[in-house]
Amino acid sequence: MVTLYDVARHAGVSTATVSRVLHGQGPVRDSTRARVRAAIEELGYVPDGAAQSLARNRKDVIGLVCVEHTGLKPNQYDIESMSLLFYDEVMRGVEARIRERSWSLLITFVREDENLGVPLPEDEPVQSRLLTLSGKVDGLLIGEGVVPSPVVTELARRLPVVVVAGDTALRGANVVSADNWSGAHALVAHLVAGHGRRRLFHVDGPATAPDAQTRRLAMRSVIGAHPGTVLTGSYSGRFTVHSGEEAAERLLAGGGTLPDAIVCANDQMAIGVLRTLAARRIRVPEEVAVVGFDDIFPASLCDPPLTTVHQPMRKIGERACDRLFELIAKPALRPRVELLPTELVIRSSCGCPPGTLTRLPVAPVAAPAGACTTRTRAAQGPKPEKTER
Amino acid sequence: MVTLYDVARHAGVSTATVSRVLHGQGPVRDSTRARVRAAIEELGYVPDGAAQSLARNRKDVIGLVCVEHTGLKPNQYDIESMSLLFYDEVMRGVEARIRERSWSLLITFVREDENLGVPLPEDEPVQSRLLTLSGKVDGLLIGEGVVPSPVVTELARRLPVVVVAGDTALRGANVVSADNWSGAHALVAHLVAGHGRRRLFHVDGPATAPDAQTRRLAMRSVIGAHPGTVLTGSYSGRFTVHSGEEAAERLLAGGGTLPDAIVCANDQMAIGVLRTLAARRIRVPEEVAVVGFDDIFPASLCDPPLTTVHQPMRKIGERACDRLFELIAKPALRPRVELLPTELVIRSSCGCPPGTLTRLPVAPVAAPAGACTTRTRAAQGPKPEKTER
DNA sequence: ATTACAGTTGTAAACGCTTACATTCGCGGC
DNA sequence: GCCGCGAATGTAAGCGTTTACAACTGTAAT
Repeated sequence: MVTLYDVARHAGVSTATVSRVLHGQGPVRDSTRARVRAAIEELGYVPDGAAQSLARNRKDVIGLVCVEHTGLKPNQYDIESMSLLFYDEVMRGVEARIRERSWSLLITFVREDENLGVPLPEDEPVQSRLLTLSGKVDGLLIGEGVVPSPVVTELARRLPVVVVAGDTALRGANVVSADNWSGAHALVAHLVAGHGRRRLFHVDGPATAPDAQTRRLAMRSVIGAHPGTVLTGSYSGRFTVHSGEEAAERLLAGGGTLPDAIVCANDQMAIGVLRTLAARRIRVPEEVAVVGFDDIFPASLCDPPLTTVHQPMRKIGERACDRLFELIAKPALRPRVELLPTELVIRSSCGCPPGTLTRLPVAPVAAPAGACTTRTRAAQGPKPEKTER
Repeated sequence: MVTLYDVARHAGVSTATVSRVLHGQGPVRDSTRARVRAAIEELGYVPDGAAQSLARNRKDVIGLVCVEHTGLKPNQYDIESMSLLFYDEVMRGVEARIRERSWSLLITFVREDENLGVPLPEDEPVQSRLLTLSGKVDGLLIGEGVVPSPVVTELARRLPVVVVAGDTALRGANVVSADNWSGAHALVAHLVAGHGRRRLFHVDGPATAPDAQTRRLAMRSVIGAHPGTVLTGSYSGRFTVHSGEEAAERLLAGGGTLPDAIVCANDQMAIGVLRTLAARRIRVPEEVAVVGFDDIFPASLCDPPLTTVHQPMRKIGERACDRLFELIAKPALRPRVELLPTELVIRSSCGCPPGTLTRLPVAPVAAPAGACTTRTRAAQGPKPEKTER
C-alpha cells in the first residue's frame, strides 16, 4: 500500500506538503506542486479513507436505512414488490445530493414483517446494527416505519437523523415526507366535487399506519365539508393487493347498493379492488369509481388506469439529504417536519373519460383546526383511532 | 464524543481490556467484563468506525457501482425505468450477503448516456470518483458497462474487483453474470422446435452491447442447427420501447409476408413491437410470435403476456459478493467468469395458449466450438460484428 | 549588512482504536 | 514462604492522515 509518506519521500518533501497539494490548500510553490503531483501519479497513490476520517474527525459518509419487504417470491416481480420502487427512488435522490458533495452513501436494509408497519421482533439486532452503522457515518436517513421510534430517538441523540418518507408521529424528529393530507384531500375532493360522488366506501390501511391515518382523516374532512356526502363503510386492509380483493368481496357480499366510489389507502389495494370488480363484471368507473394512492407503476397499466396521488419520492430523498447536511453543519438546529407537495394524477378510474392523463400539483391545504395533520399529531401524539366498520 | 479512553477510565481498566470486552476476545474476568459493559452502557459508547478501520487495516465495507439511466422523466415511472429494477435487485442480493458478515455497503451511481452502453465523456471525474471510493472500501462491485474497461483494470490493480451482471468482455476480470447464451438458446429453440416458427426477424441491441451480441449469436446458432429456419432480417435498436416500435414499423413498411416470430434483444423492445403490432391490428401470437429477454415486470402485464428469459439478478448479486469476499481473503486468486443459469419464462406471446405460465430452469448449453461465448470472447476479444440489415 | 515580512516548507502531535508484548496477579505445589 | 505458571491486565507502538505551529527562505526596505 502506498502511503503519504511514500509520496513525500519520493518527491523529497514533507507529508504536510503532500497533503496541501492533495487538497489545494495552503501556499505551495508551483515547482513543488508539480513534483508532488508527479510522485502521486507515479506511485499511484490514493489516500486512505479511514485515516482521513480519523484525522479530520468527519467521515463524509451518510447512512440510509431502508425497508426490505419480506415474503416476496424470489426471482419474481409482482405488484407488491413494485412498491419497493419508492425506496429506490428516494435512494437515487439522496445519492444525487451526496455525489454533488463527493460524499458517500452507506446503505442498510431492515426487514419488515409482512404485517406492514410492524417490525420483526428482532429489535435488539436492529438496534445494534444501527449503532454500529452510526459509528461509520456522519448522519443517518431512516425510512419511515422501519425502525422502532425509541431506537430512532436514541440514534438522534447520538448523531443527526432525518426520517424519510411516509408519515410519522415521531416526537421531536426531523422528518421529510409527502403532504399526504393535501394529496388525499385533493383526491377525494375531485371525486366528490368534480364527479358528484356522494356515497364513499373506504379501503383503509392498518389502524397503526400513520400515513393511512392521515389519508383517512383527510377523506373525512372532505366528507364533512360536503353535506350529503357519506361514508357507507370501510375495511381495514394491510396495503396488499390481496387485502384489496378481500375488501371488495366483503363489500359485495354485504349486498345492497354499491357506493359511488371506493377510496383506497394505496394503489396495491385499489388494484385488488379493481380485480375483484372485474371478476364480478362490475364496470369501473360507470358503476363505481375507484381511486388509490402512491402512483406506483402498475397504476398506469391497469384497467381502467387508476386515478391516484403521486408522491415525489426522489425529491423527498433530495430534501431529506439537504436537511441532513444542514443538521450535520449545525447539530443544534431545532427538529422540523417538512412536507413536500404531491401531485393528483387523474386517469380514468375516477370517472374522467378514458385516455385522460392529468397531473395536477396539489397546493398545501391547511388542515382545519382540530384535524390531525402530521405536524399537530407529532406535537400532540393522540392515540390512533379505532377503525369503524 | 465518548471514546474508548473514557470507557476505560470510567471502568477503571485499560483500553486494551475494553477492546477485549468489546470483541469478546482474550481472557477477561467476568467481574471486569461486567464493569466494562456497565461503563459502555452508561456512557453510551459506540466505537468509531474510522479509527477501527485504521487500526485494523480493513474497512469492512464494499462498494457497489451502479448505472443510473439518464433522460428519464422525473416523477414518473415508465417501462424504461422499470429496467432499473435489475440493479435494485442485484443490490439487495449484495446487501443480504454483506449483512450476514456485518459489513457495510457503499453505493455509487454512475450516469450512463441514453445511448446505452456508451458512458458519458466524463471519464475523468468517473475515474477520480471511483479512486476516491476505492480508498474507502475493501473491494468493489462494478455494474456492467458503467465504467470504461481501462478504468476497471486500473481499479482491479489496486483492490479486489468483481464485475456484476450483464455480459462482459473484460480481459482478466472477475465477472458474475447470467448465462445469456444458454437462455437465448433455449428461448429461440422453444420458438423453432416447440412452435415450428421458421422465419425469424431479429430486433437486436446496439452492436457494441456485449449481451446483445451473445444473444444474437445464440439465436444464429439455433437457426443454424435447424435447417429450413431463416433470419428474414434484423434491426439494431437501442434497448428502448421506442426502438421496438420503430423496428416493427420498419418491418411492416417493408411489406411482404410477416415473419413467423420476432425475437427481441430485451423486453422493452418487445413491448414496443407489441404496441406497434396492436396498433396495426396484427394478432400476436396468431400472425406473429414475439419474445423478449430479461423478464422485466411489465412483461407479465402486457397483452399478450410476454414469453422471455429471466435473469437471476438477486442471485447474481449474492454470488458476486461471495466472490468478492473470496478475493478480499486471497487477493492472488485467478480471475474467473461465473455464469448463473437463467429461466425460460413461457407465457403466451410465443404461441403457447393464453394463461400459460411456465418457468423452466435453463441448463447451461455449451457453445459450439467457434461460437462466441462470454468466456471465449473474454479470452479472444474479437471485434463486435457488423449488424446486418 | 540588517531587519521585517510574506511566502514556503517541515515537525510533530493529535485522531480513536488494536494488539504484541510486558507485567502483574492469584494460586497450588514444593 | 517461595516458585512456577497460567490467567488477567496494562503499556505503548503503531495505523495513515491532517494541521497548528515552528522554522526556514528569499526579497525589499532600511
